[in-house]
Amino acid sequence: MNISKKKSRPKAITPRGFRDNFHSYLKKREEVQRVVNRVYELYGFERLETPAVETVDALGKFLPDINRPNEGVFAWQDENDAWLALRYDLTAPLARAFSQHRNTLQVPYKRYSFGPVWRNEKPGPDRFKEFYQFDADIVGTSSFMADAEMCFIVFDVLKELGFSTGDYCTRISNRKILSGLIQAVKLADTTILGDIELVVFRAIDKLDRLGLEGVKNLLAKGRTDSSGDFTEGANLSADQIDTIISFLQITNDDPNKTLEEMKFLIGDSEIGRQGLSELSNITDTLLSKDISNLSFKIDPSVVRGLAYYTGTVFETELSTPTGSLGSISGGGRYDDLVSRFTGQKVPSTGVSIGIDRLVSFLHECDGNNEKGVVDVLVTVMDENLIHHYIKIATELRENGINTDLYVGNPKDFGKQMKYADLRGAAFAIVVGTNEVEADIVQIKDLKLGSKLADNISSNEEWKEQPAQFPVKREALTKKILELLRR
RNA sequence: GCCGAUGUAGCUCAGUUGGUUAGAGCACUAGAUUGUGGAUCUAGGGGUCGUUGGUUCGAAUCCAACCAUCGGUACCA
Repeated sequence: MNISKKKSRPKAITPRGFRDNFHSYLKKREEVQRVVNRVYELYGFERLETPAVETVDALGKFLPDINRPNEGVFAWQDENDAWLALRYDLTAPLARAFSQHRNTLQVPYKRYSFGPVWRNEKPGPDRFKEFYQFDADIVGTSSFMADAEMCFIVFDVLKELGFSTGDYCTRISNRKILSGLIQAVKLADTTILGDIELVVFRAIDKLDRLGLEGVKNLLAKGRTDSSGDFTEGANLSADQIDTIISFLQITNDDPNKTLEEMKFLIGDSEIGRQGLSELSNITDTLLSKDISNLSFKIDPSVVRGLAYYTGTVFETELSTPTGSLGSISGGGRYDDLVSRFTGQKVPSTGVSIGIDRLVSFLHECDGNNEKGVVDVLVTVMDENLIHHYIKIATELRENGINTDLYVGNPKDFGKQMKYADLRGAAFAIVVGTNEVEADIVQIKDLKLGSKLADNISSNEEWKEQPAQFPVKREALTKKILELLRR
């Protein structure tokens, strides 16, 4: 008989790739959300909310196989064995919702969405399995003005969040130009993505991380990384590699010069020329609008979602004095996504802002002067006076003052002060029998007291309580409101 | 998936060449100082020493496998 056998306790940990977010972070996120909402609505976008769950079919994933049921997504079968999954972005649900409700929606349909998305992938230092996206899309127009609007939106959002043009830059390109390049080096005649093109595009996409040498290796035989792992390359010829590499090196602050140089390398590829003219239109539009927060350049190394984008692609990077935050936003034109459902071409374009990094950064920035939720702590001096305390707390709350009534063990009064301090309360209310008899309450200014404490050395000075003063009981609320307004 | 590093209390870590009942600080709970700000004192809770197997009279310690975490890399709508 061994009753005291140890029970195993559950481990208190967040699952890998997930996070707990606390008060001040969430407040900051709400703030950012308000700003982005406002900008989207200024541009005439309306909100849409779709469920977290979609059918796997709608998301455009192949059925998970038995060995790897959740490749990339979180998927499961419902009671009828149909596959469902958590959404992995906000665009696929938009395509589905638009197709489903298209007879009641105005085209072009401008909508924005905010919410968490989930990806069942290995998390990294700044990558998680659950993160928030903030998307704006225009469904049903092929106008380059729609693409340009996406760029303007990002500029405006960043401006409203307090960043300046030196902090960010949007890199713009066009997928048709890449297709033209593929034709120019005679890799393929089709515009349909084959295996080699995919390898080439992936290699180009890694330019910023691996540098020209790394990309060159990936275009040739392959590349061995620092851990000794080998990645198979595209096995292109030296001529082909040279052309692609010189294409990638086209970087000019003058967008029109960049376009000139691209034109030269693309040659007479039909699709490439088309891409160039689209890119040129967007550039003209961006430059024509005389705005102060414009910061972009044409960059041939922008690739993004491989099976997704069909034309314009762009990506915005944010760098701050403390270092680069990386890409915080991206998007582009996807003309084929809706036609999966409707069978008709519905050209669309959109932008997605990943706000987690933005929020983390902004949260760290003002991490030092955080304000707690609690304005006032009502302390418990004497447990027999609890009805007094409740009355005070209720009165303060009715007047919109965030009030915490101490509900811990009240025996150690010093501990209540410590608690008030740690919660960030601005004031403590102290009422004992003396105060009740005199019909007063003591208000203690915790912020002032904390400041004074630096210059206090003796215990006697403490006892004088310079940061504390009495007011008449009925004047309490008015006084607190006045003090909080300072 | 591949490569590498690391696993002892909620957190940060000690733990000797293998040797009693595995420790400290912080945090937490209670008590004391009987009405005031990160204080002091006392007591307490909290550990399958990542897991399993092996060597041994004896394993947190030595060996093996596995698992997990972290980092890099691949994939990425």
